[in-house]
Amino acid sequence: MKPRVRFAPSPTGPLHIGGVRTALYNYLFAKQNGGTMILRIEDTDQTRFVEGAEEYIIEAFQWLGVKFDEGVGIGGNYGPYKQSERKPMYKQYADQLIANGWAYYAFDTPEALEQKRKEYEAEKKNFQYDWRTRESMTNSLTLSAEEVAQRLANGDAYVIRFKHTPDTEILVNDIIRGEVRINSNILDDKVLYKSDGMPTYHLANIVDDHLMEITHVIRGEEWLPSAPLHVMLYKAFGWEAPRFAHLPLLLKPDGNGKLSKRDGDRLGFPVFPLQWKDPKSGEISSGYRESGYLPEAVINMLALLGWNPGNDQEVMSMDELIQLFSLEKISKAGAKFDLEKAKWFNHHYLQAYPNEKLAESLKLTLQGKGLDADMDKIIRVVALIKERLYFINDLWSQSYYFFERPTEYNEQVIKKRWKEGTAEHLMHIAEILTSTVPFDKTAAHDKVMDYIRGNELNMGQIMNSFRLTLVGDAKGPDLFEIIDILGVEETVIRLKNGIDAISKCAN
RNA sequence: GCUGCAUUCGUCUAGUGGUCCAGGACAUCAGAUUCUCAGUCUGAGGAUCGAGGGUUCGAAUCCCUCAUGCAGUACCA
Repeated sequence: MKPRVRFAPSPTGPLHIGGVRTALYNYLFAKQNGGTMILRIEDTDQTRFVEGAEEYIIEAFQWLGVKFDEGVGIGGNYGPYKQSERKPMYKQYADQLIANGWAYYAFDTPEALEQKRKEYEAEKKNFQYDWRTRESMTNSLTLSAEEVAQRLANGDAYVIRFKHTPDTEILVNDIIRGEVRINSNILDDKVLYKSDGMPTYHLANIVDDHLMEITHVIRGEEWLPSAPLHVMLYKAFGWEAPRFAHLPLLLKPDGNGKLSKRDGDRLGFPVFPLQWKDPKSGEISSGYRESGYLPEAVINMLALLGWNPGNDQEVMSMDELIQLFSLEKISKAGAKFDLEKAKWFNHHYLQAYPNEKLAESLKLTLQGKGLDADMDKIIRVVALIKERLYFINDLWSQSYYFFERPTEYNEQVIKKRWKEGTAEHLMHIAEILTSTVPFDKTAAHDKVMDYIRGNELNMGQIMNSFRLTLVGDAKGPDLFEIIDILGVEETVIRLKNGIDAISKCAN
């Protein structure tokens, strides 16, 4: 049987990178087995709806190259794929559970529950709506049938709760963790159906997974504690449960604990695939895309955070990941996010990225700064500095000196490299280069080397200061490559400008 | 508190009773590439496998106890 898996986010904001990984694992598993990947939006909590979140999710996966076969924005034979649009279908399932004794009406108001909790807290106890306490609450187990009917007829607010059977051992068979056993006595009677007429996650999740014929539920470890409830729900409905796989958490790089939005801000890396602007507060959270990451790198890095192919291979394309992936090889413990490795992956993938594309990106940056250059030159520049890139956004910081003259010169470099006589030597070199016809990098190289040798100088004495006048700093690729792109005229102008400016401030 | 899950180099991890006094990658350090920086290449250091007990001829690998961490404990997902 071909697997059917789903990624089911709730549209409460941008998609957390942990969620991205969950989706990725679902996708890899589905594709490997020729199965179906479904996007379902779990928006049963209407109070937490955030404008734009759904669109964000879809766009993020498009960027990452995780493709859904079915679901919101795509369609399919199991729709609708948004739970709010499925609202009318849940009630009958809740009713079914009441009818067969697996659930009951509860009329306790939120205030009454809050009160109860306070009472318990005063005695340092924890209130839980369960088999011990439900007898003392206001529900269809304690009220007479007439009164329940009366309240229902009156339109009194109620919820429907699951009724756990005490003293039962519930077995959750998890692909990653093996058999997890839980005694039903510690479980609470979770609300399945809310007073606003919407199901809770627990009910909607089971009903939808069943109706959509989901075969494997691959989700975050934070769901493990409610897995027994879900197993019981399948049992109560008389449905076959899907297989479960609970993924380890993504942890913050320093210390312990779940990776959160704040950690990203604090440590300087994105926690979201795309940039997100909160529609209410206007607050902006950075995204991998906007930070100059390549989707291939994000995917590769994320895939390895909690999984590996069992050998030493670490660089893998999406296709390779699909081939090699296996749920059994997912690790059990949480993984700390490693920024350095993420950077390395991005650098690695950037090297295989087409120069033309990088050039287009750089061109945009140039235009934004009011600079212009023809595409041929930009491509040449890109080819020269590519190996120094860690992010697409490094393009400018690694190449600006090809497009604008230095306006300042690194003082430490001046101190170290600008000696007596430097200015004179560079003046001579400027003259020599001007009279070099035809001019190209080989000719330039030969002339400069002749000068150095002819004056019994060593390379460093000339080249470093020369570089300083062209770049403004002690960095960059081979100097003659730079000169070649700049051209004689520009080179000579920069030489003279540099000599003037530096001589002035040196004195 | 209760319940559950987890625990191998700084980090991600390999490892499923002997070939492991533990392998790889990122990071770190050193050397090379001598105009600089970056990159690249080569090499090095780095884990008494959370602790303590067992089982076994033999344990990172199996069992038990403890410790620590994390997650969950809502009419949120």
